[in-house]
Amino acid sequence: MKGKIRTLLVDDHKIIRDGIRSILEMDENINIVDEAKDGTEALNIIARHNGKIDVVVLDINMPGLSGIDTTEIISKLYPKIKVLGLTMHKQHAYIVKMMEAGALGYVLKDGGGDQLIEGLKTVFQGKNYYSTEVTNTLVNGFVKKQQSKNEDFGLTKREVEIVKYVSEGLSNEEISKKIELSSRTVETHRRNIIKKMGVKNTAQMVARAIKKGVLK
Amino acid sequence: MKGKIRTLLVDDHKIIRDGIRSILEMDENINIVDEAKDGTEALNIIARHNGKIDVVVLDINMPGLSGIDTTEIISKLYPKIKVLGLTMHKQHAYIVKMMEAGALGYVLKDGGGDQLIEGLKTVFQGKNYYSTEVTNTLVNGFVKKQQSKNEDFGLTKREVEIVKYVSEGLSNEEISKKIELSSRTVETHRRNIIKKMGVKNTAQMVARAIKKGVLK
DNA sequence: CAACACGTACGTATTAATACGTACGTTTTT
DNA sequence: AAAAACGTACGTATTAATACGTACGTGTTG
Repeated sequence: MKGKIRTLLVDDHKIIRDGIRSILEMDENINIVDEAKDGTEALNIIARHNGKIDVVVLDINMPGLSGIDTTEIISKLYPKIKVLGLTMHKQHAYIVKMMEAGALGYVLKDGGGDQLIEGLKTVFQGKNYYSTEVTNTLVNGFVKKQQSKNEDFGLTKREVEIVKYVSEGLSNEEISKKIELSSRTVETHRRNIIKKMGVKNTAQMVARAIKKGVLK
Repeated sequence: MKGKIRTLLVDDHKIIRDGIRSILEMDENINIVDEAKDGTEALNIIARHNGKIDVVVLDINMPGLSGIDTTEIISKLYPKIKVLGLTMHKQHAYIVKMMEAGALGYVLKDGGGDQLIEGLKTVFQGKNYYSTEVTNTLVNGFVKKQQSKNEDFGLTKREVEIVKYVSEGLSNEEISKKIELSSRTVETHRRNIIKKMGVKNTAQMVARAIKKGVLK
């Protein structure tokens, strides 16, 4: 590692900034170049440093420009700067939004100092870092979603195939040509599928099939 | 911790079982009570122990009864037994299936001994454990999926409303009654939506709307 | 003020989907 | 061997969707 990791601290509470600073300064490879109390100030400071900052440790819940918006702006204006999200809450929605906005990592405030340091170093290398609590939340949410799916209504292979084509916008006629069948057969399949799934028509059939994970 | 963690090792390769054993036995809190070379044998051994096993460390890729099926059976027959998945591959599909089957944790074989021990202890406490490589795969996949969504095709509020009703299986006529409109207007909306989204018909419209996250 | 998007709505004609019954050979299950 | 599920297919009639053009009041934006 050549030189220290130039770090910018952003949080609206001074006490928290002080806490983070004291944790990060224990590591000799980390250099906190500045602090900001909100997103706007952070952007100004980054500009003042000509973008020569490696990592921004950023609180999500801030007054004014939100952490998510700030992250989005930073990652667009300065793609080289890595953002490490920091929060008290491990809500699913927040995490996903931060990731979408361009943050590389996400650490909980009550996660301990070592997680913070590890996270900072990891994102500095351009890799993703999610603290354990965060990943558990995410993965559990993900698995739950998956579980709520996987209701295949006892559709046969052929029937799933038909649903797939229907969802791609093909008519019975077009499907029949594609898989060399009578369009009447495709029609029968469609009817049977609708019956099996207990839906009213094709539109609902497609909707439910996708939501329940019948289609990949 | 009262007594050692009674552990059962399941893997079809003896060499790997030996390797895992040597790693786990370094920890004084872990006691490997038995080994099995496949799912069937594992179930027999568990029965012979009257279910008095704390954690089963289970390879996913096994001949005969698969790791996923074995996990499912174990977690149904012996809900108290915790399963820690073990694999060489970090494919998304495998991980999700293991979670669905009831595994509490998931560790990669090339993840190092400390991960294995940490994972075992964590699932023993009834908590989830996913090794870093695994979570990165999962979370990245998840974030990507989220990102691939959020294309709203510039649909208006009214149009999104129509799509929602259509996906619920309502006809133009039914929608028109529901929101007090002429069915001809609903029809026009439907036509405009299809045009805006660049799809061929209602079925594809619904499919794409759901996949792209237009509907919640 | 003109242009544009939005939501509303109709006319006319064509195409596609739906409803319901029926049928039959093949494979799978009991 | 009998029963059930699967995939195949047709007849007939009705309902819904699609295509394409047109129109008009309201609000917004250039």
